[in-house]
Amino acid sequence: MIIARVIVDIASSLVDKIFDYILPNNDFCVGQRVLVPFGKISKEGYIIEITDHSEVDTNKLKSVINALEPFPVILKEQLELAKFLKSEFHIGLADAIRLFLPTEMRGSKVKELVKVECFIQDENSAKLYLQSVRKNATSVIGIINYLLNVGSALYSELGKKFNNNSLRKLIQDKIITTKEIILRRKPYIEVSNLPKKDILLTPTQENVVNKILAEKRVFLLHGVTGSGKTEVYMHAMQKILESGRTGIMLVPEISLTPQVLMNFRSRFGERVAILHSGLSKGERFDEWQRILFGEAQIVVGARSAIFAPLQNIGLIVIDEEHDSSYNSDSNPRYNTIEVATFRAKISNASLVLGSATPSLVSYHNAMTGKYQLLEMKERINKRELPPLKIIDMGNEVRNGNTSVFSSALKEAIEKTINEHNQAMLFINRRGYSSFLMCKKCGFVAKCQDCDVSLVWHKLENALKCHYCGNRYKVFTQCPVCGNENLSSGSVGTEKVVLELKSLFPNVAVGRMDNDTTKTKDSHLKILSDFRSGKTQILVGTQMIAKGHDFPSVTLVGIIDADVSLYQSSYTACEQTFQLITQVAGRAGRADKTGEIYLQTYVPRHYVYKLASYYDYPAFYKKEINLRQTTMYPPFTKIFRILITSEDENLAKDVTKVYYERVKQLQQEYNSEFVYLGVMKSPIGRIQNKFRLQVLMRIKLDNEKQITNQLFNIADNVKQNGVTIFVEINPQNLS
DNA sequence: AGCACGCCGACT
DNA sequence: GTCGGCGTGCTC
Repeated sequence: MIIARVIVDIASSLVDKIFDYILPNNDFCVGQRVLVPFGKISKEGYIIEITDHSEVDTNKLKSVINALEPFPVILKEQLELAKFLKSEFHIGLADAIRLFLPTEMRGSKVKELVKVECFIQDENSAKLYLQSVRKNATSVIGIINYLLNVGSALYSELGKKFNNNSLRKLIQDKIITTKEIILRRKPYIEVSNLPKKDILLTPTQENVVNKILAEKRVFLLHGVTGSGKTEVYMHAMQKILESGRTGIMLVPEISLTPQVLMNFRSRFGERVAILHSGLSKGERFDEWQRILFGEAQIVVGARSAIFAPLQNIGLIVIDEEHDSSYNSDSNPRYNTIEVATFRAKISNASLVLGSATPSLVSYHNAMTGKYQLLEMKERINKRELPPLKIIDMGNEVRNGNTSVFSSALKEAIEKTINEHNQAMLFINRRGYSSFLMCKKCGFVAKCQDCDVSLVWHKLENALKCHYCGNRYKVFTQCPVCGNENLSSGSVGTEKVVLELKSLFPNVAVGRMDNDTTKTKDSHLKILSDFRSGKTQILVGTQMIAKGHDFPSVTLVGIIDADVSLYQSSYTACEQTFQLITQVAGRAGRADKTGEIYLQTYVPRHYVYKLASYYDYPAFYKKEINLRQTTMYPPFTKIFRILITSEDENLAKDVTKVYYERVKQLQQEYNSEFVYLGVMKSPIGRIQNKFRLQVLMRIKLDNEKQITNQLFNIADNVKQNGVTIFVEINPQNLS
């Protein structure tokens, strides 16, 4: 008897087992998608193994109903990846497999774009036919002549161009035959006439490429902004292709701009497949198929492209490896660098992590020899990095300046405008101000479903909750005491724009934040307006910091650098350093020099000082010492068990049970626990769900066992009405 | 995820 | 007496 071991596609840890089925014949293979009876219903499943025996009583076994495709949709390598995801991140096998397949693949409604192609069956009979028809049968004559000329055409196009009835008649008369073909949707600009640039590498770049190709291991490429990392990636990929292998290149979602895609398309043409959230479902499905069938050998995409069905991988690149988007912080949670490291290992491939400001963990791995460090210290245009000026906003206030701009920044903006250059102003907070408060009684508007204050959006005339999206009416007098004297909180993007408009009424200002980029192509519009000079100043959040290259930008202003510094995460300093370096990198990219103004109330903070010298190694040294003495990652692993429920008491009960179980665990591994505590989450309620947490830090010696235990406890104590999230080294504690 | 089994309250 | 509430447990 042939037995298939099947993962049934049901996302629930209770069903996350492997089920055995009898195969009706030999036409099945591992990785194939099949329909199986499951309880009273039938479900999709994936064959992960074919054997001749089963642990289960044979007469309890049911039969596989049928295959959904004649070919496997999951590679053997991906099955290994699924097991890795299960053991490392506690992701169910079915959930893991869902990461590998485009959503169109599930629910058995696969849509290929099928078109009918028409061509002349026999030239001679076609010519005879031509002579037999009436002179005024223009569309019949047209169709035949057209096809005689070009060979073939799509039914739909011929019908449109000439006449549907004539076409149908010609097919009936067997002059024209038809064939169904599968078309691949192409999510990018046609490349036939794109310039094929062949850029010569500098000696430094060449050296780095050679090192990457010489050895199969993990590399950390630390290159300053503008040092030409992208060229290094592309050359290395080219070489990998030439050696007959394939490659994956990951970039943060936000930097997958048309320019980046065009670069890759012009270099690699049809051999590159692109995966990102901007694709339509059909496009994504087709790109996925091109990868699976080996039609594309290079995959460029955001985080989840690491799961692409690519075979024979020789190189994986993760660009901007420090970027937080590589950490999936909603289910399924995984760490892309860890996944990539595993995938590179099982494919015998190299992994290159590239960044101008590597994450502390990666740099630490390079320092301890786990990764090989590669450095590019010079910018391609040989320009020095632009000078960064730290401005003490406390001083401004003492001098009576309560505007969002210091006098120095205001002058710099004025100068930039007069010289017809461009400026980017960065503020990591959207809306007009962070809250609205009554000056008399101290009343602050709060969301009714979340324990947070509401952000005032002046342009929309609303108070908005940034956690659940609720909107409220703005009040002009305090709803509690009736006082009309209200004060606003810290500055947001809207306020910066409004102040600019009142200071410089004739200057066109663009704003880019979550509120202005809701619609599909609004990102591109805002960026292209700025690129073309239609807007002269661009105000924005985080999203203007990444990757964009605007040659005319000579001024960068960081309006309130402290926002990032004071977030409640152990990575706050690291993130601030990275952010400043990145934002600063936007100035003076081409032949113009730039300058950066950083406004802060703590001008002497070491992060600002070291960032102003662009001294990453010094920052690393300082920060890693701090992490070691305070016992934070990479010297420990942080666990946050977040327990949420609409029922506060239920959440409390479950949290208590979890905490007690961890305490038992702590007895067992006493020396491993650096910290263990239970508390309310910093934001105690979001969307009317109460949030409690168990926080702990553990040393790394037995982390594997402890991790498993923590996952097990979560499985054991969970019950209806409560959700338990296990987060490892969370970046964001809210 | 579904669906059945099973043990307690208000109805023809 | 039974219809139905949804808590618990199983599906190869």
